[in-house]
Formats: sequence, structure tokens, C-alpha cells
Amino acid sequence: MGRGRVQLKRIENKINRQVTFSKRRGGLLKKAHEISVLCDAEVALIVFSHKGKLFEYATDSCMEKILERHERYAYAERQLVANDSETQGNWTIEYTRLKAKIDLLQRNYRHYMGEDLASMSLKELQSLEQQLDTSLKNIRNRRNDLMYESISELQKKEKRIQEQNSILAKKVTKICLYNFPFSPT
Amino acid sequence: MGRGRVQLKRIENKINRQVTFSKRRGGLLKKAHEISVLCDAEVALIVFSHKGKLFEYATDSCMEKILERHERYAYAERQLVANDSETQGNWTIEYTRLKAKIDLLQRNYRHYMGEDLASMSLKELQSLEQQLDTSLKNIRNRRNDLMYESISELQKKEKRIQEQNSILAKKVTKICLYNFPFSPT
DNA sequence: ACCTATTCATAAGA
DNA sequence: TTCTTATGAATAGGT
Repeated sequence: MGRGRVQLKRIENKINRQVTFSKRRGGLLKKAHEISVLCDAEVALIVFSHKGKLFEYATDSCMEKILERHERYAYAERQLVANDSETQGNWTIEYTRLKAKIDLLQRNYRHYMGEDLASMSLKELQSLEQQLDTSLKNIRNRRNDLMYESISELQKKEKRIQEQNSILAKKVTKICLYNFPFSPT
Repeated sequence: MGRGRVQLKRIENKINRQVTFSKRRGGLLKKAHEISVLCDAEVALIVFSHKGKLFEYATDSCMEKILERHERYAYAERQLVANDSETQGNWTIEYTRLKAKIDLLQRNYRHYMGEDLASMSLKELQSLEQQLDTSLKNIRNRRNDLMYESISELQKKEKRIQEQNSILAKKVTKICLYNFPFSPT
């Protein structure tokens, strides 16, 4: 579409890639919404840009619900593939599932701690690095905000106290004048 | 697209809806794949038809990984109401325990993602910042190592091939000389 | 499923 | 980023 055919391969020019991403992302989200409305379908679309930014669309803005529904499907499939004697009931299965999830989370966590990196590919490392860089920026921004807040808070407090001080000083002067109208000072 | 404009509302005719769904589904999956390849993005697309049939696309056919990544971004609100039936016994307790663990891990995650920072104190932020800084250093070191490794690997390979080349060249020369001892060249 | 008239999406350029 | 526009793609309505 547009001027000239397009090859289905990574756009090497960074600028072009970014622009194309931005445009196509819009188109994709729009079409996802359209099919959802026109055909009464339930759609969830998740897009991570090359830089790791998230864009998403979900029918009725209910991503979690759709993902859960998907999970049930995927889960059913997995069961069809790899079941032998797990007729113990749902609890055992659910337990295993949660265990696996924790394992995964912990593995990821270690990566975020900069540990256990040997198992990661170059691409994964780069994506992780980018993510942490972004995180760090956010954290530093937040810290700066907090510090500025605290500074201005202190400055206000100081001002208030200064004012009180001068008021008190005036009172003191007045009282002194009243009690010792002719004293020096 | 096509003959006549289309209103963005549910197609009431069942046949038309089904046909349109089928066509647009194809288009949507195709475009999801295209943006994924062209722009080096990570895409997950889930479509449930009106009748409940599942269609999906995922970059590198790795749906779970993308959903996991998405989960890290998404706000955690998987509060399963497991409290209503405490009579289930140990399983319920264990289940709740695991759930809590996951919640905790996910909360920490979001901090590592530079999100959800409002609840953190200055001190906590500083410690997090320090940790991430360290992580980033480790990750960058590891990435550098990998890249150097890969470079020296390539250099070795190049050398081997060069050597083979020169051996082959010599052989060719020899054969030529043997077969055409007086030819020029 | 296949066929087109149309509308849509978008690559390139500004 | 946004707009414009030429052009390739997608697709609605038929067959």
C-alpha cells in the first residue's frame, strides 16, 4: 500500500521503521476494533514496539477477561497434549500451574537483579537492558520529584516560621514599649 | 473497502457477518504478522469468534512469553475470591499462599519496571535505584562478553576459511600446471 | 471459492 | 509529528 510495494522483511532504516510502526499500529488497532464491532468478536491485541513500549487493544477494554479466556483454551490444549494421570482434580493442576508461574516470575526477577544472565540470548539481554534503563529513568524522576517536594515543603515551613517569628518579635517590642515606655533599646 | 461504505456497527445478517469475519480475520492476522516483521515488534493477537472459536497470532509463535511480558505491564488485579470456601482444607490455604506470593512478586516486578512508584519512600527509591544500576552494569557486561565472544568466533571462522581457501587455490594452481604445463597464465 | 468495483491504508515526500 | 497524495491492499457485495 502506498508508493511502491513493500518487502516482508525488517525495515533497516530506523526512522522509516519507527514511522511505519506508528502508522501500521494505528491501522492494526483500528482493524481489531472494527472486526470486534462488525462481527461481534472478542479481540485482544498486544503490541510491543522494538523499544519495548506497550500498545494494546481489547474488546470492551477488558484485556484480563480475554486473556483468561485464552488461558482456559491454551490450558485445555496443554491438557490434551500432556495428560496421563492427573485426574486428582483441579486443585493439583491449579497448584502445579501456580508453582510454574512462581518459577517463571522468580526467574525473571533474578534477571532484573542482574543475576543468572548466562541463559539469556543477546537479543533478550538488549531488551532487558532497555527496560531497566527506562525503569531507572522513571525511578530517578520520581526520586527527584520527591526531593523537590520535600524541599519546597521545607521552604514553606521556614517561611511560616519566619512570619510567626516576626509577629512574635513585634509583640515583644509592643509589650516592652508598654511596660517600659522610656527605656532605651 | 469494497463496494460501498461500511457502518461501524454489528452486521445483523448472520451470513454476512460470518463471511466478513472470515475475511477480516485473515487480514488482521496478516497485518499483525507484517508489523511484527517489518518493525521488529512483538505482537500477540487473540480473536474469539462470535461462536467462541479461537484464532490467534503471536510473534515467533510464542504466545505465552508475550502474555507474560504483558502481565508485567498490566495492573495486577487477579484477586480470586478464594475466601468464600475456607472449608476446602489445606489446598485452599496453600493456594492462597501461592497467590499471595505471586502478588508480591508482581508488585516487586512493577517496581523493577519503574512503575507504581508512588507508594515508595525516598529511601526505598534510592535502594531500588542502586540495585537497578548494579543490575544494568551486570547486564551490560554480560552483553559485551557475548558480543566479544561472537566476534572472536567469527574471526576464527574467517581465518579457517581463509586457510582452506589458500589450500584450495594452491591445489587448483598445481592441477592447472600439471594439465597445461606450458599454457600462459 | 472466485471476481471486481470501491474504499481503505499507507510509503514516500514535504 | 502531521499532511498530502499516489498507489498498492483489503474487502463488500455478487456469482
